[in-house]
Amino acid sequence: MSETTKDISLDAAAALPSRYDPLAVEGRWAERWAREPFTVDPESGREPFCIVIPPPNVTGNLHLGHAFDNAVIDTLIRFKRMQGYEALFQPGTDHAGISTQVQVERALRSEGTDRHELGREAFLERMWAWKEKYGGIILGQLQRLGISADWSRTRFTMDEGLSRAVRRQFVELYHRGLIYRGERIVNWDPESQTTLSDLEVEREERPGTLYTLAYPLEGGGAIRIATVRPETIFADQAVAVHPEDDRYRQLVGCRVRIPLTDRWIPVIADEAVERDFGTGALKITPAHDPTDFEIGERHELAHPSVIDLRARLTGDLVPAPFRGLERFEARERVVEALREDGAMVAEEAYTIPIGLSQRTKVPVEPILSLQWFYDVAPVARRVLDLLDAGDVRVLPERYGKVNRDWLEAIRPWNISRQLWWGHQIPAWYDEDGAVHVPDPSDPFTDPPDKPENAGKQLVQDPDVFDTWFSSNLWPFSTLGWPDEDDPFYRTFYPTSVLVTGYDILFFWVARMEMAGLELTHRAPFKDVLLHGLVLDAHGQKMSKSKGNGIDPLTVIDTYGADALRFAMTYASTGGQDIRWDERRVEMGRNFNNKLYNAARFAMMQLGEGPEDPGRPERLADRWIVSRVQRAVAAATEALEAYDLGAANRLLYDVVWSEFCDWYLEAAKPALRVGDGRTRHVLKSTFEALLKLLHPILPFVTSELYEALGHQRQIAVEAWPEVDEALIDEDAERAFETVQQAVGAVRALRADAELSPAQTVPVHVGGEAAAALLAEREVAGALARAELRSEAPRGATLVQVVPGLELRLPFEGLIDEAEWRQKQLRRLEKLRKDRERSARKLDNEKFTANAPAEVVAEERRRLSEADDLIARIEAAVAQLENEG
RNA sequence: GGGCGAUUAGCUCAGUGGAAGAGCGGCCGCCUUACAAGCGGUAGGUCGGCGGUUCGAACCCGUCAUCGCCCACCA
Repeated sequence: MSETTKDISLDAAAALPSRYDPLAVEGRWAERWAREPFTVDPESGREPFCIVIPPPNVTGNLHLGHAFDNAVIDTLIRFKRMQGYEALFQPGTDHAGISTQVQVERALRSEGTDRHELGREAFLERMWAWKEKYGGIILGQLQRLGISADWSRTRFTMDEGLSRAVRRQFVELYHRGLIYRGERIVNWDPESQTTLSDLEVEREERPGTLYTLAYPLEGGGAIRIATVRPETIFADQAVAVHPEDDRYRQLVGCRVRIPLTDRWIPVIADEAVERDFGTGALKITPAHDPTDFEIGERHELAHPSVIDLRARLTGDLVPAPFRGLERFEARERVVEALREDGAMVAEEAYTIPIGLSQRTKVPVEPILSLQWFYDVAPVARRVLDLLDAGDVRVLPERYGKVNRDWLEAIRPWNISRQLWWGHQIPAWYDEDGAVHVPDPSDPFTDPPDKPENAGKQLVQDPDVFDTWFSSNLWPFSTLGWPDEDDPFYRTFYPTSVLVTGYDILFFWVARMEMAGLELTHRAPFKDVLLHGLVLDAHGQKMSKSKGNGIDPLTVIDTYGADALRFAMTYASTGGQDIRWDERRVEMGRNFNNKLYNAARFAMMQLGEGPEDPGRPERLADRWIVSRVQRAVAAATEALEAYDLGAANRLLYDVVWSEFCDWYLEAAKPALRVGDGRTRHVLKSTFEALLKLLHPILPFVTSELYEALGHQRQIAVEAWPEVDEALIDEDAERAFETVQQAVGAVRALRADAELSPAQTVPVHVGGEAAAALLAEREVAGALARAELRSEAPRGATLVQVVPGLELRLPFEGLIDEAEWRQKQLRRLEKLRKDRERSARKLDNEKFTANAPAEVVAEERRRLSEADDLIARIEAAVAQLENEG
């Protein structure tokens, strides 16, 4: 111990309040970690370990999903840092296009203006001001969680460097032909006035009506079609039937008239038509349905639109009475008209699948529009190869399959959004409509600045990219890419493990896999660790609209951030969803309190005299040293396997049930007589446990470690290593006997209804008596008993454990019949156990097939049962003789 | 339509082939000088049902049931 150790005063420790106050200590450490962040050195030569934060939105408030991500990430980062890795927790925020813009637009509306009145430039100024304000808030909230990020490296998706990464991605993929502009059916959100990717559309089923309409045939008769959207008939271009459908075959090539109009359209044949559905005939509306659009392409149909961007019927094709009506209103009016016209043949209740905008919950309108698309299928195939090769490990494994299935069925990604907040698409159009995209060799020079374009009128595309078209670069754009010589990129990329909720597996994880492969030719991370969602107490998803969310900041204010981190890691098992249960947080708070009081006790004891680092001789000391070694091994293994739930439980148990419940009590006699070795064991084992707990509970462990006199903060101490020489099986066995005997005496005391304050005489008999009596001081203190070898006179109460009988002088204070009943019940159970063991051992197949240690264990059980049965029978017989 | 998860003590959940666990709650007793956010004792479960594999099943296989989630262009 070369480190300076402050003098610890007994009185000072004793004077501390008996309750731990997290609020009083956490603020100080959080500020320190914000002020002096855990910076990393890419040139240190130590093994790198890196996790990038799932960037929270700049407008968002901390929610439990963030708390989950960050508790898990920070636990891993702190663990690896203590293990000696150069551990980078890369922080930052996301501009979150739509949601941020929507918030600012809402603010503008309350001021009686809007973005169009403001103009693009002024609007973006407002956006940035907003970002500065609220982006800082979320970072401050993350700091309250105690995360050990390198705040000096905080990044934002619209930073200059990250914007260059986005441009590089676009330019490169455009020139490789993977990004293109085209007219396709896209998802239009009439509320937020932008297109959405397929992932941003939520599918839902709603009760509706399936209408059957009769389209009059040229030359008499009619063909019936089924539709759920009668308001779109004005944009119909054909009626399609299956080519092998005998009912309609002869009609292919004929013309039908669209009801309510004078327009005639052809009957065509296409394989995409399902013969079994509805009437087997389908109206084709290429501009308002993706399937119809594809069919229309195959048959070279026109694709006029009759619905505008506000979702109102529009255009000359729409009969005047319906023009300008909102789509659902229009549906009702068209239905009425069709009924009057006689074209309505049937109406039946029908559940219709609709797509809702994830953000506004408004039904999405499929519209035909000129947009930018990214053909992700080719790179998706290569990602699949990578996954097959095991280059990326997805945990829990079941999500690996989900990841794969999505990639296999992937479709072009619409990446343009009709927003202003985001990365404006670096494509320019000249007067002839030709597209100008920067040169791949010089991606950062805008086409208008190039000499060959002098004199041309180039106008930049007003749209911006989908937010995920920048967050997909996050693991490398934050590390300096596209500068491939950036030391951080060189050292920390690919990152070690990606931690996030499974709800953004497709949005973010899969897209990062693709972007990493496409642009850096590597997977951006080695492991993906997906955790579950935090549900409310009733198992419902938490959401703003339902108002069932729990505010993590309130939780922190009430219980402390360590308690919240405890609850999160405790519940972190196998990607399972977590039902919110405040009792888990209370558990964490109580555990912190336990640690705090153990430290208070330790400090009082350590103030009593010097430590002696000599080899421990006392049984309790040898025992706890051995148990802590096992905890080091188990905790390390659990953390290395990302099993934070297991690590948490394990450490909770060893601290509370072994260190506090048994060791601290067992050490008291030695401490009372001033044993320096015990003092040393007390300090060293407690500090080892604090280190093991630090990744999960950074605040309380930092505080207590400092209070124990250390100048260096525990976060940068070395992770404990297992010393096999300190594992002491003899001590573990011997102490277990002490534990059993103490338990038996306590049971005797409870049976006899004796006050716990009263020390009672207990006689010890049996083969193990001598071994127990050797520990009479410790066992006696734990049991509040005076252990004696000589038999007491008069009647006694007896409890037995393997190898031992413990007798308490019995003065008829208890209900004898009840006691006898209890013994008989225990006997009955033991006899059953005995019989089961015996039966097993008689079974030759068992002894032949089961592993030797299992058979040996069964033999041990048999003899133990025999032993206990004999002792209890004797005790009962004795009581009868005495009675 | 396809896929996945859950079902273990009153509640919330661990436990993936060798005799069922935790926290909270219950019951009995304690302010026993580290801790009442605590201490000691104690009750409580045929691990959703049925079949199968195995010397041995909460755990593996099949099937059914209930709840939940994800994906999906039959209008």
